[in-house]
Amino acid sequence: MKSCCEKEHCKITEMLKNSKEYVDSVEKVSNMFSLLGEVNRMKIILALTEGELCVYHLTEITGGKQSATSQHLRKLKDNKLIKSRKEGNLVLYSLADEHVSKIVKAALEHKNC
Amino acid sequence: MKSCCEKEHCKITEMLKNSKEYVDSVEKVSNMFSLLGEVNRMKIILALTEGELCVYHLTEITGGKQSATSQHLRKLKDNKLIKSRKEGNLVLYSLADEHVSKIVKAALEHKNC
DNA sequence: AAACTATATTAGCAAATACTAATAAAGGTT
DNA sequence: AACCTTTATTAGTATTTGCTAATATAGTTT
Repeated sequence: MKSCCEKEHCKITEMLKNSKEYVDSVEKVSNMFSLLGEVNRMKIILALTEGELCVYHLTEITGGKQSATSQHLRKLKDNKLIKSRKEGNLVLYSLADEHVSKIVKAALEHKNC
Repeated sequence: MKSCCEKEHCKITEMLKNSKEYVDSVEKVSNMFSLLGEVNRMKIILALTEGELCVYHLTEITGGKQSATSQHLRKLKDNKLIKSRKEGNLVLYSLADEHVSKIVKAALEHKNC
């Protein structure tokens, strides 16, 4: 194969080739997107945008089974997108920080196509 | 089950329950995130941020096989994240619009954790 | 036309993913 | 203590996904 379209020294291309750090951060962001790439997890995040909620309510929101919700919550928590606290019987979930909700909301607002 | 944490009339929760339109747009955005949730596709999008590129170069960037790249490009194109034009032998890909690159770049810049 | 280059498509496979059903754990109530 | 409620975990399964290898298509060059 010859080289074809001559586009040398693109910043990002170079960084992808040479900077392990940059690739790492790309992988992290990509991983975050994959978490949001599941509708029910996306719904969970959106709901939590307005405050903390218990598993029961989050299950209502996704419309799935309780165990499915718990598994989604575990993934989101393992990846530090959400946090939880216990209140008696309940476990209340909330966003770990504003970071994610900003991205999701921005994407939603933009997406009028 | 009883109701537990009393959080009624959350805007987003209500919309998820009642607005088919809103759910549709959530699904669309979620679908877009799932596309970006694969590292090699994310790399492709990032590379295209700086201009159009042919499949050969995009394959170099992902570090995979040509057919894998083609399949990723197909998905991205089917979902209108990128577009393509032919130039002789080559197919040059570019971003469909600024929308996606803004989201990705914003996420990358934010993600210093 | 024959050979070559670039890209797309297909089939087949292995790994990842999301689900259900069942069960466990942990706290609250009687 | 026995029972109820809420949440978490586990095992099993079906689907989806991303890959490779092989082949097809399309344009270029000789």
